[in-house]
Amino acid sequence: MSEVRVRFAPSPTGYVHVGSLRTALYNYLFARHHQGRFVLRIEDTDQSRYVEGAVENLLETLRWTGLDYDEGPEKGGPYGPYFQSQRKEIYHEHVQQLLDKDAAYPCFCSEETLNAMREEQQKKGLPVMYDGRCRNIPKEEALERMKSEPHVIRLKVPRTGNTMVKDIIRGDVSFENALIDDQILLKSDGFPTYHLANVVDDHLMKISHVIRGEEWLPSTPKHILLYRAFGWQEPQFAHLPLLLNPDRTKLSKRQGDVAVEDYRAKGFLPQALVNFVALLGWNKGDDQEIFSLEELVKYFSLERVNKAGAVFDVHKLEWMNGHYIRSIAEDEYLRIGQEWLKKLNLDTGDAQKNRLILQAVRPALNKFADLPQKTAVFFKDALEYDEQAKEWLAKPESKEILKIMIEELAQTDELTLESFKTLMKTVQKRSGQKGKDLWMPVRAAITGETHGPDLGIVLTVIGKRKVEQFLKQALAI
RNA sequence: GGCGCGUUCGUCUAGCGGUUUAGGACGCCGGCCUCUCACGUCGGUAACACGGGUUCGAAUCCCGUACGCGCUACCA
Repeated sequence: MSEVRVRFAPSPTGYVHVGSLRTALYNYLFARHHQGRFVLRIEDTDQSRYVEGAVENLLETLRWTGLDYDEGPEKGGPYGPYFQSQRKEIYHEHVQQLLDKDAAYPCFCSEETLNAMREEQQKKGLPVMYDGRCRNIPKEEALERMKSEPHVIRLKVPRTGNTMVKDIIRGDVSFENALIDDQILLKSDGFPTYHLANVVDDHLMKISHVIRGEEWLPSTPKHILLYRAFGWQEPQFAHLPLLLNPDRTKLSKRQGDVAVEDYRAKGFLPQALVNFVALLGWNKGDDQEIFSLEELVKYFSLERVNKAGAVFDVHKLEWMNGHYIRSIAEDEYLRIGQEWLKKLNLDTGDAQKNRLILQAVRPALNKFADLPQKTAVFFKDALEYDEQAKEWLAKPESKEILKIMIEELAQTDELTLESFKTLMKTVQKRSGQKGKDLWMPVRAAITGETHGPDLGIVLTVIGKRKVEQFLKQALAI
């Protein structure tokens, strides 16, 4: 294989769709696996869709996921500029080439004309496509009218024959030329359409493999025809299966979070998101499911990409994120957790206590946004008891334990993990209770619940004063 | 409507003609661990869309049907 060059070519819509992330990831993995180049190109040819800050957001999101590119915005490269909005002259030159070769033609049809035409076709049950009425305007006349009339440039698609798309994932897919529209290449505002800009840039940027979503498969024959019209060698194509909503429609907003930023904001780790999304349509071929980016690079191949769409299952993502929360280095976990405590107003102001809270909650944490709920026991001022807690506290043996605890607590300076341990030993001896019978009354009294994180940590964080208060309160009910 | 793609447990998937009583993961259910929950661990639950072929033999190859999805813009 000659040099592998692939690209991720998003249009800056304001956020990064998880489907885009998957496309970017596969391109990245393919490039790195083959020691090729990964190019980032911004497809901002639609002025009406311009969104303030979208590019910055895109770059930041890419940075967060760790998918670094070799050429593109802020980095430059030999085939720039990497913003299509800055390449207008290039497209114009190329359109001129097509015009000169008689491979394209100006179309002067108005929106009304086109709408009427489509309605007519619909009514007659004909395929809805441009009927080519501007195709046969004599060249002289067309040239003259171009000077004064608004127009678009269309590709002259052959009326007969077939165009074959050789797809790495799907095999050969054949399209009948007669059913391919005379695609608009240049809009009346002078901007290129996706089709033109994409083909011209992919060629000029020496892209060897076009890896993109399945929604592009139907327009690929148009692209191939364009390459041929220019006299260019076409790249290889690989169309990725779609990411789906639970109802199996194309993954979209409305049915949950689709933006990478949403998942970041909820406290998902980039490693988990990347790992999860990598498995949506690809697998190594054995039972391995947990992969670092490096491992993905090592094992990835387009041959092992699936054909069928994949439902984005947030449940499994949460599980995987929990797995990563538990498996990253402890200091990294504490660092990230600390940031989240601050952000969520859960910072105790005591670094030691923050650390204890984070450690206590780690086994149960699937994403950092769950911190308020998972750490609630540490921050209660008034206690409410659930049914099971009440049952425990109603027992005479429990009351006895609480009384002893209050007495012993009075002789303890401050609660620490160690002093709590010895305290409980003493309570055990004096009360004669052990195991569940010893611990549950304490848990119920201090948390109002019969489940939760390690009691030693809970009491240590809550502190002697509050523990005493809760014990007395529990005794009173 | 037309064109295209797809179809293995609820979900992500393994399987590329016999090694399959169809394997793994999430979820769910149960055991163990444990003061409890969670984690971890062990076990269970659950699928080849349908109908024809081809073949000694098909989840695997071919054809058809059904269903789903995508595209059909001067959006990408």
